[in-house]
Amino acid sequence: MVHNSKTGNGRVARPYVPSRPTIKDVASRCGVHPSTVSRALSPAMSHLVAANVAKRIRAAVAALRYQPNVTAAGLRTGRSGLIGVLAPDISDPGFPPILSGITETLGGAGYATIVVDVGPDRSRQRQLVDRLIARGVDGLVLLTVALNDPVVGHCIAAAIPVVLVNRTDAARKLSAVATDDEVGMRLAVEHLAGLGHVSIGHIAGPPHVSTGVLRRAGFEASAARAGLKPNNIMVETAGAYTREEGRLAALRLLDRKRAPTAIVAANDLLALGIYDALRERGLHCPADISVVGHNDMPYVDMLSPPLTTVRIAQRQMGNQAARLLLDEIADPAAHRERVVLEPKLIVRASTARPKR
Amino acid sequence: MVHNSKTGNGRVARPYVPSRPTIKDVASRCGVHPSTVSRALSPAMSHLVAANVAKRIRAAVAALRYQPNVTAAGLRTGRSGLIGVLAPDISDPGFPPILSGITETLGGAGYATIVVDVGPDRSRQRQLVDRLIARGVDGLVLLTVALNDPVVGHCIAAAIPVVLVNRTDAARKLSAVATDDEVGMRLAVEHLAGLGHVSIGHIAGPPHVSTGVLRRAGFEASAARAGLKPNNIMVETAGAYTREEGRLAALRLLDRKRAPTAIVAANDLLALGIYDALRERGLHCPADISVVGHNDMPYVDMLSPPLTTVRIAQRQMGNQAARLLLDEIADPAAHRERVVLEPKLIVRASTARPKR
DNA sequence: CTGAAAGCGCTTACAG
DNA sequence: CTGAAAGCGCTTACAG
Repeated sequence: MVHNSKTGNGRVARPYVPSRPTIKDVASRCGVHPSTVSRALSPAMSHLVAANVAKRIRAAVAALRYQPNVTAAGLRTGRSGLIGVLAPDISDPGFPPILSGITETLGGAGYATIVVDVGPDRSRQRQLVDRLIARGVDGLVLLTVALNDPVVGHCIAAAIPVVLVNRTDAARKLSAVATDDEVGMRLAVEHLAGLGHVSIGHIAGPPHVSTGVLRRAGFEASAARAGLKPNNIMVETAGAYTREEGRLAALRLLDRKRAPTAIVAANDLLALGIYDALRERGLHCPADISVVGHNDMPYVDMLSPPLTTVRIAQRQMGNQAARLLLDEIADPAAHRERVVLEPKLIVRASTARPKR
Repeated sequence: MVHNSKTGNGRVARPYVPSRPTIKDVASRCGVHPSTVSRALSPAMSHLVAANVAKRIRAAVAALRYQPNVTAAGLRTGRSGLIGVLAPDISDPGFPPILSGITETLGGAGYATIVVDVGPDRSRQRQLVDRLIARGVDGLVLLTVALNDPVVGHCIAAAIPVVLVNRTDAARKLSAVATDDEVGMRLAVEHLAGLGHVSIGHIAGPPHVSTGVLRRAGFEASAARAGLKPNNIMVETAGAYTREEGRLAALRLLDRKRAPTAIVAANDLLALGIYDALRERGLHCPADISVVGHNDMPYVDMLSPPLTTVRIAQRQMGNQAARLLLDEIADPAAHRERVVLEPKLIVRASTARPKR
């Protein structure tokens, strides 16, 4: 390939590219020292440079379309302006609004966001965190943390600002933003109880993640408080937050001798699986069984029937996480903080009075 | 706040943090020069260092848990190992699988991905590209490009490797990966014609994006080829790929004197809007009107009725985009390439024979 | 208010 | 095969 031929000096020949102007170019154009340019361009230092000099510098910057090399500055200052976001599964429909909230707030503060998909193998998490640290990220947002996750200790040892989203670490050593899982489940259970259901099932999320145990606890407490008999409070645990696991768990619930008349899922994906299971058993929702989801992920209002679910403020969760992280970067010694967002019940058509 | 008190030297006091080891630490521990460590750790240069020395170095690296500072290396080599991804709307359900494909392939090659949400204001795009370039990204993946988008010329001027995803630039000056829009529409139209529909509407995407015009052209050509009379080929254009725009356009179609018996939407979000419009008019799908979507976004199989749609290989699109970009980075002088992926019709329950 | 110097942590010609 | 030096583009004490 002729385009790829090497030149005598051993480098790949390529079309001449005007390399980006540097601070030196700006300086020589203005007849000042590069450090003066640097000062003029730094909000914290610009008060040190004469107004007319600063003006000339700004003009040269504009003329040359100079943009500071963030990487070089970062090497010097030790700050990269990069934040790493670790997601358990980018394809999860709950992720985009959270990410959007994160990048919105972070972008506003001049930070860029590196997104990493951990994938199903959670053990890679630590390695990925290390890789991010090697890139010099100034902070981390983790959407992946399990209860008693070793990555927590790892981050603390690395002394890097971290905030957890939609997850909590058992030791509560890191800042976190989450929805109020207890309230969410209470809303769901009270709605169902109000409709007349006296026998309610729950499909719990995995026990190693905080939402799994917190929502389960919230469900059980609310059901008891609503006066359900212990025998009429049934829980099946899903191995993961997936539609298929939801289906399997729902089948287990439906096949019990005295199946519940309503099921509360720990999240909407699980609820989707309940719909699958119902169809499989020839059961109708809400005529035979009421279903409540959790999260209000996009388009569940389009399902058949439209899903009654607990809406959580995902974008806001992202915003708050970014805010917390920014605070921690600004003052690493500040207290860890937890932000708890209020969920809201969205009643649609998947819930109704029980038959009997 | 006592934790935030300043010390005499004017710097914020913070707990002692063992700073990351550098190449110097490794070198001095091994009694060699830093450059030797660098060589030992570089796949391209390691053949230059003696086996036993290399071994000692590797041991020291492991003992110190040394990780090269990617930023510093980047400053020297001019490569950051960072790729920027510009998305029109992170919350679009079509985005996650594409992003996932991109990060998967890029991550495998040692690159990290910076995700930027352009948001509704497309004019920011250029500025965001500049910001990414200032960060030294080695390449760009653009999911946002409009036909005749000035950002294309901008990227070419900046001589930065770019690949377009699911979009095409009018001048075709950049590499791109897209689905075969013409085939997709043909699949949809032939399916409907085969069912007996002789009057078919299309809700086209915005005319400033390639999929908008390509799919529309594909629709019109296929409809004509299927023998539909010109009067029975109806098109309404949506101002954006949103559910609401889909609803509005569908209403316009339904309110025509001779409304079609089937509608093909340029994407699934638009199809969701058709469902809304149908409900509003008291019409049933597929009894009164058949609907075909495009993209097969997550969970449209759960809609009521489950949506017949054209499935496009989104994750693969992301993989291929990353591959193309990697190729272009490796050889910037190589030809621009276009990858066209084959779509597939997924027949579900939103299509049926027409009533009459 | 400004210049000159040092240095962030690497990599890579240049010698030997 | 290895060391010493230079330099990537910045920022920031240090002088003046």
